[in-house]
Amino acid sequence: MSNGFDDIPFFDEEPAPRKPAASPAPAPSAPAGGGLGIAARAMAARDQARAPDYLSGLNPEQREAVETVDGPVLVLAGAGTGKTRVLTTRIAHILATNRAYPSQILAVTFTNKAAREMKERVGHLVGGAVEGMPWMGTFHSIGVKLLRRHAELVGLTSAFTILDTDDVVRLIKQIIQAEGLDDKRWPAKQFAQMIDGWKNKGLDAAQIPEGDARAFANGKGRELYAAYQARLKTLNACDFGDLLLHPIRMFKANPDVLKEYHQRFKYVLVDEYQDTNTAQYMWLRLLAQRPPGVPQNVCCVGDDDQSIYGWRGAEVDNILRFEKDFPGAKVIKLERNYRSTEHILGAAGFLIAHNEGRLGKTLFTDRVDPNDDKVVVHAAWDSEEEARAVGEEIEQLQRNQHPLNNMAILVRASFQMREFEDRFVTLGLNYRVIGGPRFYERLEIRDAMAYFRMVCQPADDLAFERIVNTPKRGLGDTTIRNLHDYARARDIPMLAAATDIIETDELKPKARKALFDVVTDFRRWQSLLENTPHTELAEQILDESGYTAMWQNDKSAEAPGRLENLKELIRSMEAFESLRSFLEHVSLVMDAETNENLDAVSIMTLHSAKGLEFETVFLPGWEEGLFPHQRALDEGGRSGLEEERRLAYVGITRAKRRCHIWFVSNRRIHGLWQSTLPSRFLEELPPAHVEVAESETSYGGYGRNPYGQSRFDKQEPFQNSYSTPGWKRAQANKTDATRDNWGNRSGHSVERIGYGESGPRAKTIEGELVAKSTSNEPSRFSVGDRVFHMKFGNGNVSSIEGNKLTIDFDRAGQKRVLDGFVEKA
DNA sequence: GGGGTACTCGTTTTT
DNA sequence: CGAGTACCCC
Repeated sequence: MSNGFDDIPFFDEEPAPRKPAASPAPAPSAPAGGGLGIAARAMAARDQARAPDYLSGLNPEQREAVETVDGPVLVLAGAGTGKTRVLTTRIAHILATNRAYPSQILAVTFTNKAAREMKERVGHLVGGAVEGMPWMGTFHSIGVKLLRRHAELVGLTSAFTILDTDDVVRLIKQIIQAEGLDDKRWPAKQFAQMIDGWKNKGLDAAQIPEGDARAFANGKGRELYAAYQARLKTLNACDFGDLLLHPIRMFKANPDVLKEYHQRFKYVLVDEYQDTNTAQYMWLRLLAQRPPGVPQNVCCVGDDDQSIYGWRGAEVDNILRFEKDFPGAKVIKLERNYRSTEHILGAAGFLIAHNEGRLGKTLFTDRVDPNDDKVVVHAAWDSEEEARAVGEEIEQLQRNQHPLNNMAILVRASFQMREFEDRFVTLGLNYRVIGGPRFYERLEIRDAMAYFRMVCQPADDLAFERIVNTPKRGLGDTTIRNLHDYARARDIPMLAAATDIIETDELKPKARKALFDVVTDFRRWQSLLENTPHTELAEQILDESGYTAMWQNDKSAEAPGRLENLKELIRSMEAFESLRSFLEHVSLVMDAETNENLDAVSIMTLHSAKGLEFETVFLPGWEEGLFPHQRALDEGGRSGLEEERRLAYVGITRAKRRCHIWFVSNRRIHGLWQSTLPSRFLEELPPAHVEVAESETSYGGYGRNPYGQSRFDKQEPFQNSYSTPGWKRAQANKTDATRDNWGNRSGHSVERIGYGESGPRAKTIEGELVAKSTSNEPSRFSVGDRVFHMKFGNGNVSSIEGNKLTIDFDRAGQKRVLDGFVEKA
């Protein structure tokens, strides 16, 4: 796809007044407010010692990444190499050397958790809380901040509402119905995802590809998208995508505003750069690029090997093309790992080397201990036995004084969790599930929030529709539809329509009375908004509306929990100054907190494990079809497989000391039992760092595998296993990436899985960077060496290109192979 | 408006 | 198989 960035206005027209970006004197444009305290403290910290404290303990690469503050920098930080430390120290360094005020640093993360952590750690380094860093946050929260200031430039008012996915789906459903379409044939949820995808790519209705537009509702895709945007505008609302797109539009259309921010942001930092999508990339480029001659003090930190969000729009290309976007960029690799044993790193490194499109890093550690466990692969008969055996392993560790908090089970898909939960409940083993529905996604929280939204923003129709009949007030579908039509016909919000309609004879007396009560309630609450403490008002709203009573009268099992959640909602409100600021916080930031005091095993998906670490990690479900997931293969082709492999890499690298991988022979899928084959990823682990566990239970896999032997059935593991069914089936489905470890462009034609129109991404760029990043490192092989390859057998090295060897194999002929796959014979 | 039944669908998830 | 939804009938 031609990247739609070329229309981003650049700075050619600007005279490039060389602002002293790195000047020691802070620019006078720094806004007042809190920042000075930190700067002052930072300076004090600096003055205390010549070589500042915060720099000691960094390794040379980390230190370089911290101290290279002028000009663009890309830090390729492998798992466990101290990425966050570099980012936070870099900020501290900028502050301590007086290069900028805290308010002149733009620091972007993906999650609120990461932002929070970063604030905390910078605060710790500089001494004290970081109140003066107003521009540290997620893409979305910074987007909101920008939009609230300049809402009118994109046709909103600064009081706009932020809709969550649920609101969006309901809204789209209304639009689909309004178009006279069958909302069952064309599910709103699906269209919401399509819109999300377009917005991730930075496309508005006019820009979406014709094919996409046709793909939905008999070619009405574009029309519906436009209608949706129009509706958002009348509602004065944004979806999550708009929080990025509106600022982009605004900056493009108002270069003077953009310039203002260029002057403000002297330093730009981005975390997890490999996860940025196209819209975020455009946003960043607008803010970070400077006219020629002006230093672009942008620092992106990321790891292409941990890019696991391609399916939701992340573009690894962004990290791969950094040097093109920011000419003269310095690229710093962090490869010294402080987290894991050499076996864990060896296993992970060997696995990930099977990927083609990477910048090429190899993690290493000095911490070598002969007592370290190898990565252990276990077989089980079925998922029940898998859960039982993992449970036993955990209890064993527990008996040896290992806290449960140091253990995690990382699954590919959340349905796998259930089996473990069931087992742990019977064992009485504490566990916590990470992920799941967030606090603010819960029904009762969303209902309560809808009430609050209505009070703060009477025009919020979605909120109105949500709670107008909750609790039940006898306002059924007919009444609502009536009201809806009335409002639409006059182009007024529904609450206003309700106010009008109760003066007419349009409704039946019963409905009229009920609606009258609702309108009166809201009027009263609105009048209290300014002068009543917001927590008090919130409680009052929930009580007087009958919402609390509704749950008190509910005798279902969840009702008490819901009431508890409502209390929690009110409690958490205390930290905010107004109902309004609280609303914003909840829509963007609020998440359920975990009970840190409980010692428990964590259960989560591999995706949510990114960024975490545990002494012991269990990785169940390594079977073809589940991991790599069949759908990733079907829809993503080779790049889909590579993303799955990165996910496996993320999983293994979460482990500090012990990593146990499991696969089963039988798993229930869609209700019926299916025989499964070991994941191809198992075959991609290096024998030197992996051992295969003996059967530890009566149901153990040995001799029971209906597929005959695989290398995992044998006492002597890792013999050549390429005749196993797993391999054969993998062959049948395979892309060239795993086929011979290096794309084998000269080799046979290979059946491709669902390549589709998307095809492999940016091959040239990837290829170029791979070559570049490895060309200056001397190979450990020389031409003429006799080598052995797991699949091709013995051969002689005929030429070397970086880490890629051309080898004449005795039997298999000439192949190109990554040097990680051969050893000296 | 509630309750019961029929039907669909089945990776990963942040904001 | 089983959760979630949609729809229908009382």
